[in-house]
Parts: sequence; structure tokens; C-alpha cells
Amino acid sequence: MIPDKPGLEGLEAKWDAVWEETAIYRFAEGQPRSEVFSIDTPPPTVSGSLHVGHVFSYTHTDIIARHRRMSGKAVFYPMGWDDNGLPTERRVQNYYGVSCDPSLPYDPGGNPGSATGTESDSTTDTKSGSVSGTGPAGGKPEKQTASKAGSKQSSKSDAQPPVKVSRPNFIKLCEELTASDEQAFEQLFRHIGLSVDWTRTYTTIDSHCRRVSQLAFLENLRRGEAYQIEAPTLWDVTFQTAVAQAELDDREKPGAYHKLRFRGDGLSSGNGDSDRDGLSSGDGDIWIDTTRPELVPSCVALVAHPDDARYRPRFGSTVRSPVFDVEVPVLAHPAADPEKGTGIAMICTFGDTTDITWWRELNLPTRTVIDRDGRFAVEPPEVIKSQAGRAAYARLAGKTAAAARREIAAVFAETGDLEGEPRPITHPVKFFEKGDKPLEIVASRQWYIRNGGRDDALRQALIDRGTQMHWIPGYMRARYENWIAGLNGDWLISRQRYFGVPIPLWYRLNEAGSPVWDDPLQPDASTLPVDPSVDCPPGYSETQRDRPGGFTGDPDVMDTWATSSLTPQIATGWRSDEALHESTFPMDLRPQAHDIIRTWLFSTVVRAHFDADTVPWRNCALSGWILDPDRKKMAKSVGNVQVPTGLLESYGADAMRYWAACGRPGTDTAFDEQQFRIGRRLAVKLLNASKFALRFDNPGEAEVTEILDRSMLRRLADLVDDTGAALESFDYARALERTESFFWAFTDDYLELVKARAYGEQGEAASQSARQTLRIALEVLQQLFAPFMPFVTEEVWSWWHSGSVHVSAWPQGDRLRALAGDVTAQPSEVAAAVLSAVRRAKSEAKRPLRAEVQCATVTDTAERLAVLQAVTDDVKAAGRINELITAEGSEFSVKVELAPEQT
RNA sequence: GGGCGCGUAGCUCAGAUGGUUUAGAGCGCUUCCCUUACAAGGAAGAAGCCGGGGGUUCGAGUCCCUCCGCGCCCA
Repeated sequence: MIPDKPGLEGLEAKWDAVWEETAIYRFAEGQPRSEVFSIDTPPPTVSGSLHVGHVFSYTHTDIIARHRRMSGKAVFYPMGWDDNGLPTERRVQNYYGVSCDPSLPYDPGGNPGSATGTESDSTTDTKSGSVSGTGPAGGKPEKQTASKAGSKQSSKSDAQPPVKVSRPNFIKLCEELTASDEQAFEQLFRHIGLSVDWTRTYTTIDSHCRRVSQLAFLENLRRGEAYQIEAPTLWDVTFQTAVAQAELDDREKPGAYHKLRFRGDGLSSGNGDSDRDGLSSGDGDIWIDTTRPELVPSCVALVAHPDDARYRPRFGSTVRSPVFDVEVPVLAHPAADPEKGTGIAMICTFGDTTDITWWRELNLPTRTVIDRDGRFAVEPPEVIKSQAGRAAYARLAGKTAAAARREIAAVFAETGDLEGEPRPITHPVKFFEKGDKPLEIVASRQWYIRNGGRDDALRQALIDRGTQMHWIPGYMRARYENWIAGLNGDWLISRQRYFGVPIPLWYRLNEAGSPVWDDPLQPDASTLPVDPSVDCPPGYSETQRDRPGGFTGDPDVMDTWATSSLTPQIATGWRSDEALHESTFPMDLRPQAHDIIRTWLFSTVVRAHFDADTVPWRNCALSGWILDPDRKKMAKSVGNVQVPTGLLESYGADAMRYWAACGRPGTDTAFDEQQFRIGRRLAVKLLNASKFALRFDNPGEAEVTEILDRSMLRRLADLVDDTGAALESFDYARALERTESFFWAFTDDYLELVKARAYGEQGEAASQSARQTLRIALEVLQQLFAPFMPFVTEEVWSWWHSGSVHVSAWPQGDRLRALAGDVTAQPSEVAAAVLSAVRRAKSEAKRPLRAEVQCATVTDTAERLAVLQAVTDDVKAAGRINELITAEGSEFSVKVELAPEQT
């Protein structure tokens, strides 16, 4: 049963198979809510390869799950894969060499992507070895795959131009690619021993999730929490989609102030063409500084602070824009910063988010120049009438913003409207977090869900929700509150993309063929999920699609967070399995990383607030990041990612979990391979200590009689209480640290002290006590380690138990304390102190530990000497001490006389 | 600029509500030991003005103030 030379190799595969077969992690349905511990596992994005960061945080959750399971809870621990959204689209584009063209009809026969050859095109820069068959788990430590490639999709590709495929075909490819990834992810998660109920998995694009997502949206719509509006929208020109506030990144970018002249020729405030003869007159001119001179044709006003004496006389008057010669008013608004540039700014539609504020609050017209592809529209705004202005605009038409900027600077320089050279500065520019071109702002019709960004009562209600959850660590709640406090708009959920959950609506077309936006056609709930681009609204037929008097489908999909925010509803069977939902929702635990509090955590609270008038979970545990040795966040885009597979092979899953468990909740942890070695050593030690303790005959019902044994059990009782409390409060790192430190002391001291006695050197009764205690302690230690190192503990448990350690009952401190009776921790402490002193003496004398001690003199207080008396036989045996003399004194010391070296 | 966190041995970190006399662990380093549980191991040792300064207290790494440095989130 117990191998001669126990090892760790092969334990993962062996026990994973057994656990699968015995189904010990399967959720036991039908339990009352109080007996259930439900976990809202955040579905990892499957579009990239797994790295050690995933192992890190998912292990933390698993430790808690395993502890709750051993504590008697029915643990509800499903797993999802987040596969909808842009990351997948980008990878599909690169991997298959395709791009989506929604205007194409579905091609049911061919799979264009597969046909055009996967491997050939993927050479661009995804060496997509990681996504084929063996999956990301087998991936090499590649850096920068999709993130870079995706953004370069159209230009610069030296390979073939992408093959255009229909939206349904494109989605098929997305599903194909993610399916193989998901398998690989599951394999890796099994390999590291996550005790997930693998019969309960979902993917955020599957039909269940689409249904929940659409149903929840329709409910939001019905209750007035979702609405659509035509408004200026942050827009990514690369992906050509709207993005939400939560997806913004500010990046410091170089730019340049251009000092431009607006003419204040109060006289010529009328007709446009000819009166530019006052070129040199300059008294009424106003100079503004701007980093975006190309937006002058979209300028609708100038604005300065109301208290700014320099410009106060000009408020209410007008000036004319350089070259384009458009008359614009000079206005006052408190958001204008007198310290910036010349203290007066031009308002364009739209250069940045402040422009939106001004435009809205000052009730200004819209003069759009940049199209959704980020290029200047062919036609100038109507308001530009002068020939010179139209000619100048023609030089910008079709150009990107950056190119137009260079062009217009040249124009202004020619006309003398640009003073001096542009002055380089660096300033924060808003980017889509996944994009690499600055965001533009375009006016478009979009769907929103209210989130308190425009409603103080709702804002406060959501902040209050934060206080109804337990945050681990507690200070993370501040981030939640800060984010809500800083919201400046509702949650934009529509995206102009393809691989996502469609917005389940259609619009009537009037006789002119224009959509009637106000009263969307809704599907019957029983037909969900629907795809409005394929399905028809109730009462219509396909022949009426896109025909005047007919209907048109909403072309957009929902933000990936609009689905991800529903994982509690998705996982617990909301509106599909009410019994399950009742016993699992609100959920007990949401583990996640701290950087997505603003997105995932917050949006999930919003949905539960609306749908169920509750918080979605009782506890949220925020895990830290893995940092590389230089303390930079480990991320694919940085190229410093550690892939887990190699580490798993050399150190084993338990060692990797050990490393993960050492990272305290919420704390960023530097990756340190040394920790893997330590974890592995601990696992090996557990094998060997178990083997040792079990080598003696089973003492049956023998009683624990010896003082030393009872004293050790007393300390073990304290450990059990301590670790139990730590795990209850999600402090797995503390629990592990305590258990580990006890365990090493246990092997160093207790095992050595009782070794001789266990072998029978002090008679049968004393031996039985030792053997019994060894077994009791071993059993408890195996259980305490089980949540952390499930494989090795299951292995050693199996040497002497029939069931799984993972469904055994968590140890009780009281039982151990009862065995200890009135014996305190002191005897084992005194014995260990003497033994340690003897070891030190031998080590300092450079003698082996088995060297005999002629005579050891222990000086200590009378009280402790009396205690030592009770354990003296064990101490003498362990230290190989021939004669042990005691002497009273206030200071503890041990004088060691070694026996002469034998020759 | 606002918020949050951090600064303890060469390195990575523990030190929960201030108090077991001379501040802990692991790694690394040095020395020793192939001991019948364990050599991909074991034992032992050296090593710290607990970021600086001020304060509260009988007593502070632990609380307060301030300064310096670092990181993150948000403007």
C-alpha cells in the first residue's frame, strides 16, 4: 500500500481521473440555501493562453471551495469561459486570415476560414501553436500575439488581404476556435486541481448565456433601465465601435500646441467670400492654443472662464475661424481653464469629452468632420462657404486625423494664422483599452443601461450596495466607491461588432424606409435567444426585411460586460431552474482581480440591483496580480508572461498551488520560482512523514497517555482553531503559513522525540501512545493541507483511508483538546528547546547528529524542569543523551558534553 | 490633482485589535551531517538605527502628525 520510495510524479493524472469517476465535486442539489456555498467563478477570457496569473487567483478560490466542502457545505462551483467579444474576433481574424463583412450572405457550405488555411496565414505574428489542438496550455512563452496583430488588421499586412466572410460564417469560426481553447483551459484547470463541478460549465456566447443576456436586457428595457439615444459617443476608429467609460485608458502621448488666430473683425460679420483683406489688422484677434488644429473646420465656438478678465469683454461677440472663415461665438463656461494655453479654447464637435459638456450645456450646433473610420469626411460642413475654406478642407478630406493635422498646420503656416512653430507637449489622451489609436467622438445612436452616472439617487443606491458586501481585503471597497463617484454617464452597452450577444430588437421601417426608433419590436421571451439579423420579429416575415413598411434588425451586439455582468444569473439558473436559483443566489463568493472592480464587479452589482433588488454576492475577494521579477504586471501585451506548463512539469501542481497560496489576498506578488521548490519540498516531506508515521502497527483503540503526546495534541488543537478561523475569513495564506510552520516543527521535534518510543524502546504502552498520537496528528495535518495540496494529500490519505480526504470532515479543535486533557503546550515546547540546544552543540562541534552526548546539563526554572522531567526519556533518546542533569536557574541553558569521537 | 496601498535581514515577505524579556520565516550565504521517514534531503550559524523626523503612552514595527520614496486606481 505505501510505496517504498513515494514520489509526486503522476499524482495529478491519477487523482484527477479518480475524482472525475467518483464525482466528489458534483454539486448536491436540493440543499437549503444555508447549507450551500456558491461561488461565482469569473469566466477567464479564453482568447489568450493561460499564464501563471490565472493559476494564482483560481487557486485561491479553490482553496476556499475545498475548505467549505470539508466543513460540510454543498459547494456550488461552476466554471465559465468568456469567449464573446473583441479578443476572440481579433484572434479569429489573425488565425484564419478573414474579416467579417456583414453585407455578405451566409455561406452554409464552405467554411471559408478553414479553407484558406489556418497555419499559413497565422504566420503574420501569431505563431498560433498555442491555439491548435494542444491548446494554450501547451503554448510556448510567446509574447504579444493577438493584441498587436489585431490592431494592424487592415494595413501593413504583408500577407494576403483577409478573406471576407459573412457574419454567420465569421461567428462559426469564432466558435470553432474557442471550443478548442476551452478544452485546453479545462485540462489545465484540472491539472492544477480545481475542484470545479465540471458538469456545470458555460461559455458566454452559448445559447443559455445569450438567452439570459437578452432576457435581462429586455427586462431592463421594460423597467426603463435600458434606453437608446443619439448622442456623442466615444469611438474606436480601428474596431469601429462605440466604447464605454469603463473601457477607457488614459495614455500620455506626445502632442503639440498650435497657436491659432481667430479673427475679430467685428465689421465683417456677414457675407463670406471676399472680405479677407484686413489680413494685417489684428486688434480684435483672439489666439487660441490647441493640440488638434485639424478640428478647426468643426469649431462651433470659443470658450473662456467667466471670470477671466482678458476675455470677459468679448463674451457675446463673434470671431471668424482661420482659413475656413466661419463665424463662431465667444462664450463663457467655468470648465475653461485660464491656465491652459492662452486661456481660451475652441470648442469642436468633437475633440474630447469636455467638448461634449460644452456642446451640451451651451447648446451648440454640430459640425462633424471625422467619419467612423477615423478619416475626414469628403464633404465639408455646410457652414464652410468660402472658396478658400472649401479648398483648404479639400486638402483634409479622406485623411486620418494625424495626417490632417500635419496638412492643416502647413495651411495655417502659409496664411500666417499659425504663430511660430507648434510647441511639443505630452498630454493624456483617451484610448480604448484594447486599441492603439486615440479615440474619436462621433454622434451615433446607442443603447445604454442606467448605472448612476446621471442619477444621484441611483448612484447612492449602488454605493450603498457596496456596504452590503464583505470585501477582502476591506480597503478594496474604496475603489468601488471612487469609481461610482466618478461616473459621468450611463453604461453604453451596444457595440458595432459581430461576435457577441445580439441586441434582441427590430425596428419598423416607415414608408420611406427609415427606421422608427422609438418603439422597437421585441421578441417573445420564449423564442430567446434571437438573432435579429436572421430571425424575424413577431408578426413579420422575412420578405419584409429591410423593405419600406417592413422591419430591420438591430445590427449591434452587446458589450461583453453586458453578458459577464450576469454570471450569477447565468450560473444559478435564473429564469430557467428556479429551484437551483433559490438555493444558490445571491452567491457567497465572487473572487476576481482588483483591476476589474470598475467593470466586472460594478456592472454585476448594477444588474443584480435592478433584477433582484439585492447584491449579487455576500463576499468579494480581490486577488492581486502576478508581477515579474522586475515588479511589472505580468501581461501578454508586455511579453513577460510565465506559462504554467513547464513549471507544472518540473515542480508539480501542489507546488504551484503552494506558491499561489503564499500570495495574500489583494496583494500583488512577484513571481518567484524558488517558492515552487519550497512547495515541492513540502509535498515530498508530507509523503515521507506520512510514510514514517504509518510504518508502525496500528495501535487500534489505544489511548494517548504520555505527556509529550498530549502536549503536542494540545498545540495541534490550537492550530486547527487558528487555521479554521483564517479560512473562514478567506485568509488562506495565513492558514497555510500556520500549518506549514507547525508541520516543520512537528517533523523536526515531535517525530524525532517519539521515534525511539514508537519503536518500542520504552515498553508497549508508551509505544502505543506514540503510535496513536502519530496517527491522530497525521490525519489532521493531511486534512489541513488538503485544500492547499490536494494531490499529495489525497495520495497519503489513500494509504490508510478508503474515501477521499476532500470530502472528509474538517478537523475539530475540541476533539484534540479533549485528548490532551489538562496537559498544556509547555512540555512539548521544553522538550523541543532542549533537543534544539543539543543539536546546536553537535553542529557547532561539527559532529554528526547521531553523536552521543555524555552528559547534558539543563538549567531552567523549577517549573520548567519539572515539566522536563515528564518527557525526559524522549528527550534523552532523541538527543542520544546518556545522562541528563538538571539545575535550577533563571536563564534557560543547556551545557552539552559530547562523547569522544569513535574511531 | 484626488483616492488606495506599500516601504521590516542581500532577496521575497509574516508580524490581526500596541506589551511573552535580546523583532520572525523562507530563499540566498557560511558550516556540518549520506541519521534505518526524507540527499531534487537534514541540522546549525551569521545577518535588521522595522524609510526619516516628531508626537501619544508605563510601553510602538504596531496608534497620530509630517516628510521622503515606490506602486496601483481615478481625474
